[in-house]
Amino acid sequence: MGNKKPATLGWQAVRDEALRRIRARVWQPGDRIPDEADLATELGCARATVNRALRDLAEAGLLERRRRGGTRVPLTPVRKATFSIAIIRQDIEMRGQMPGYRLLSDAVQPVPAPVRARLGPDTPDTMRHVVALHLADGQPYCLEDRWLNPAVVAASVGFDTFSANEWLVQTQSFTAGDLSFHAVSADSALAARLGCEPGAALLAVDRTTRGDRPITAVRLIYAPGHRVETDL
Amino acid sequence: MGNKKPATLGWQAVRDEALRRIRARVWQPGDRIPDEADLATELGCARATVNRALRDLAEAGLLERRRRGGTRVPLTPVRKATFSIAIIRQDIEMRGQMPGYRLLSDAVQPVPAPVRARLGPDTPDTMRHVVALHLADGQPYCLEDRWLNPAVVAASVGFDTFSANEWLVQTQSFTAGDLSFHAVSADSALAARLGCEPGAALLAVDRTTRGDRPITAVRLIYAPGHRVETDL
DNA sequence: AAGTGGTCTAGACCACAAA
DNA sequence: TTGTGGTCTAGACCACTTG
Repeated sequence: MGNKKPATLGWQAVRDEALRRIRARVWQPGDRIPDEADLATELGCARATVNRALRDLAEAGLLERRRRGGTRVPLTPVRKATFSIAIIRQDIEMRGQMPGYRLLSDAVQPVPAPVRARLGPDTPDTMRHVVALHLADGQPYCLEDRWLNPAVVAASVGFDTFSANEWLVQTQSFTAGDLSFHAVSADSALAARLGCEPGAALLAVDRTTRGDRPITAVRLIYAPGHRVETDL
Repeated sequence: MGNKKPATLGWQAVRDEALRRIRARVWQPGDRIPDEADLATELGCARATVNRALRDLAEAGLLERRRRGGTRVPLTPVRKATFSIAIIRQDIEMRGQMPGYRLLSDAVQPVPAPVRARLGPDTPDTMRHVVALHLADGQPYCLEDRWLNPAVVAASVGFDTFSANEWLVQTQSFTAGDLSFHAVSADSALAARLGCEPGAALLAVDRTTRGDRPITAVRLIYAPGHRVETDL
């Protein structure tokens, strides 16, 4: 008999089998796939195991599940990429380089409109504006330009020797936020701080963090050539 | 009795309670938290429910779990950001714009070293090189510069009217890949194609895809000002 | 109204790593 | 060795949503 032994030894095996059927077009895009109960019977395991497997595939975007509607293979699978957001100092250490930090400015200032737009309507009129440079092996690595809600960060907390990055991650909880990548061209001030040519293309990451109220908005601008990478 | 009613109605409630304890420093960074079994008893639910909740938090980077080692609150929580990788045409449609597509070139060419490096050592010497422009409301949106393994894509498949992007996502399976963001400066050729000033800073996304063998490497270069966004 | 996924339970066994 | 998370099971009830 040419039958494969199901060898269903776990939910991963069930997931792999389902993945095989999707890729082999046994289950075609748009198709409804069998019930969890049917699959459990067919594969010789409990329904909970099938559920675990299919839920995993759904989280990865390879299946769409709806109550009563059943499970379907999406016409256009949506892949998901996950990035780890670590402390900058750790990033540098993981590259095998020596981290450094230099505070450039720290003052309470009126919040520019774009920052206010990112943080939401309940943003204070003035916030604490901290600009700092991160170094890797003594070379500029990234410029941190941050706005902090004074109602959240006591003015007594100084960021002379360590990044607000680290303070926040260990002190503040948050429930919401967003993150975006874009490219910026180095103006002369930026070029001077990062030690690159004016006009160089730089990768920028914007991040905002909110709890009950706005906490912080930060823009990280990396030295030329920097990449943010992930596996799929 | 001042005891809170646990009201443990599901694993989400357990997760929220755990989250509350983390944020309230009831469980401090570095601490080991109670057993699943103990928590189950305390919260009045089954261990599987606690497991589900803690696994969820661990996936989000807010807990670290190890067999025999127990569950701990990490000293430095690692936030994870997830991006959806959709078909470019869908991206444009979701922005409420009219998608367009123009094939610029399609030829078998020697593979440049950087592309080979990204795809792995078993990369063919020559691959199919497809360059196309995506349009949004008639304006350049992004340039797609793609290398395809001829052993995977029949030469008879033409990309005159639709992007290789769409063909691949619906036809090819893959098991591994990676993705990275960086910034590039527009040279004159790029500027002409994207209709921007030479020297403009552009966001670029590199993606590679492998199955048993290399499948494709693509670089997407977006028009100026483009952002890739996600919620946290 | 009825079918399907979502979840809970109680108990069990296993795999791994720390003591 | 032993404690802890990882997972499976069989059955049950519930929630959502589609017909």
